[in-house]
Amino acid sequence: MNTEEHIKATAKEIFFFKGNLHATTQEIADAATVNRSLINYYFRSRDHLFEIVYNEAVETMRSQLDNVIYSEMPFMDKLKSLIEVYMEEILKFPYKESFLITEICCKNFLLKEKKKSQALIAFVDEVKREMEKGTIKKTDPVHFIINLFSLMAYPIIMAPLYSKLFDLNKEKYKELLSERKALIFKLITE
Amino acid sequence: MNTEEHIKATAKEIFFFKGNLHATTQEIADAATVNRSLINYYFRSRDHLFEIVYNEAVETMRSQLDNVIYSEMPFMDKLKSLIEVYMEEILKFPYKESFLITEICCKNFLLKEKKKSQALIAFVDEVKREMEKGTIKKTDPVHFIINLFSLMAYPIIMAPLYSKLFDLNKEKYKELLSERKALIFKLITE
Amino acid sequence: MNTEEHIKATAKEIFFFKGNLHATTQEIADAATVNRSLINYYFRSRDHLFEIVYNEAVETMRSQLDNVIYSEMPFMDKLKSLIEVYMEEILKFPYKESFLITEICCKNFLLKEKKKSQALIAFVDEVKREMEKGTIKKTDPVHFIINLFSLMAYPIIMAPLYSKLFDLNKEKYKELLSERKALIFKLITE
Amino acid sequence: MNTEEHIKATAKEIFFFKGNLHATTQEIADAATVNRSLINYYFRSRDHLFEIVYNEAVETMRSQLDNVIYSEMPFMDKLKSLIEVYMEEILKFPYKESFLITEICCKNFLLKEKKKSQALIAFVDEVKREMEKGTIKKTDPVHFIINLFSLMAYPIIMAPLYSKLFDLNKEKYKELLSERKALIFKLITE
DNA sequence: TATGAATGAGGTTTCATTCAT
DNA sequence: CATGAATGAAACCTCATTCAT
Repeated sequence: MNTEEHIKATAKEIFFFKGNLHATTQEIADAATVNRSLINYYFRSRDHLFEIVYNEAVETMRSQLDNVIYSEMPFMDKLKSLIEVYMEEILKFPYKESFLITEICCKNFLLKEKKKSQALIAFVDEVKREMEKGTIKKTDPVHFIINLFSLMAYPIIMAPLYSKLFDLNKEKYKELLSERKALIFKLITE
Repeated sequence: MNTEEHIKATAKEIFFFKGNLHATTQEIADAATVNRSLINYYFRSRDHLFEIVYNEAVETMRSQLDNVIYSEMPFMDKLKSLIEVYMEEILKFPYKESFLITEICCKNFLLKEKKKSQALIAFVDEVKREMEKGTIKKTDPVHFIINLFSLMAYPIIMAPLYSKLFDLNKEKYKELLSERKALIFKLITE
Repeated sequence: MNTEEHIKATAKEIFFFKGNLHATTQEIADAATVNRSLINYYFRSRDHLFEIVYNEAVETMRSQLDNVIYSEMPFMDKLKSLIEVYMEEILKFPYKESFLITEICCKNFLLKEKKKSQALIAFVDEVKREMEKGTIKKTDPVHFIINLFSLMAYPIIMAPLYSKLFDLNKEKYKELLSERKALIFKLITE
Repeated sequence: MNTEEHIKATAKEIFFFKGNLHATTQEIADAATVNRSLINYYFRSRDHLFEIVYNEAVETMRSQLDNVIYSEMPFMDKLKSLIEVYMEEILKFPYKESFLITEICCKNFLLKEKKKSQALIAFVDEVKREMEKGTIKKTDPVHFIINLFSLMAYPIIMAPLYSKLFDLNKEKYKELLSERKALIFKLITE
């Protein structure tokens, strides 16, 4: 891989998988085994690198979800796919979204462009229609979606804490997380 | 209020409500309108201040939850109380627990003492018993509890993002959150 | 003892016996088990305290040496007395004189008043006369005196290092130092 | 000269020649006319810089003395060489050894490794043999060596004080010090 | 006389960034 | 492309000192 891509991959890993959002350029350079100045050479500034890798990571997620949402599957299958895709993606970079909120609020950079997503609007509508059709129980579609994402994301975010609290080692906790796919589907649709 | 307590309160606000986990001593001092050195005078170091306010905040939450868990209410009431108490508390300091995970992993300080909580064990048992009694549907008690906390915490953590995505202003989103208390109870018990 | 004197005694101990010339007011206060502010109360500033205890310590030494120099003893006895008095005094506060030189040079405070001492002039003269009389070998009186003080002071200053280098424990080294009184007298007079 | 070496040389000068053991990084940077941060860039911390230059200075002295001690000269020549070498070296960094004792004792860092020197043991033995041979007067070899070093080092350490006390300007005092080489040899061997 | 609270000056260190090669 | 050298802007911490009681 070329050096630029290699640095980006390393940065993503550190920022969004390891969760070290405040990694210094030195730490990133060390992890990528390149000279620190090279980061400035390619990305001008630490913040710029952050922005780039963040946007890339968001975009990857977004396009995957869009694919599911805009696909022609029956709703129940679409739901299953969505759970599958989202949980796999969030496992890759668990710290990407939620932990960025901190930065987003304080430094109010990024998130500016975070507006109503077309796909989300479409999905809300679809949920509403399915509720009317009776495929799923009739409630508020917004709550339905929030529930869905909460049930998927939170246990992944809290993995380090929950695995201790419930006295489960990494393996067991991973197993528990994979059980959740079916479990969430069931809970949300019944 | 005396100055020491005032600084602690301000720090809690900044760290755990505003979510600025990386606030500088200067920022804290400014917010508390005290001289920056006073923070060192009272707390020796920024890290020490952080530790103190974190522990206090955790302890407050813990004791509130313990009160509910160890109370003699019928299970369904206990569940309602728990939702009420936990959601109110997490609204006070939404960034306290989840966003600390970042720090916890990278710097692996704190969380050491985070071991199996007695109250949690008791609660898992109680859930199991109630499942056997048939009060609630029979599933894995651990998943039951994880579901419960996910449904409560995540929408609060993600407030800044979700209010934008769903195009709700602060007021509306707050309303939505308060609706969730009943909603979560219903979802979890049916 | 009253508090003021107690602080001074403690300070002397720390500065000139323990050799911690850079002891903080807090360290002095702790050692004297008084509140730190009290040092400022009595002595206005750390530097002022230092000056006072330094001057007192110097004055004690000076008056003792003057007593010997201006006494009416025969020269050889005077020399013995001088060795006795000086070595005992320097053992009390080994760091007083020599280690102050550092501060004296850099910060050029103190030492201003350090001018030709009347007693020293008198002693140089006496040495010269005795050399002419033939009591001691004829050399340069200044070198004679410098030799004398070097032989007394340096082994005391270097105690921590020399006791290690020569593999002698504290007791043994103290013994060695006491042997030196006679030894120096002999070396210097023969 | 390269910058790193230049900073070290400047630091040695300030610490061990000027005697300003407590020079700030700013003072060192100013004296070397470099940016203060550069000191951290090269040496990580002030303490680390100190350690490095101290060790270098000690090592220079040690190797010079070893050369003399392990050389094949006749004893009297060796003694002359040793006086020559040691006095010249100590004139370069008069504050190196003795004034460090303060720091060494209080902060008990360094000096740990200061153990019996092989060369010193060899020299003590040689002195003992020469005493038995009758080359020099029979006394305690340890005292002999302590006397030797005291006579050399102390007048250099006390230069600022003694030049005032004996009313000698810098030039005159330097002259006096150079006279001492022969004088010490004579005093010690007769 | 004594003390706890508060302040400000000054030091060290860390870090992102720029420069020159 | 890549790097070592150099810089400057923060940040933190320590300390002597002052203030108010």
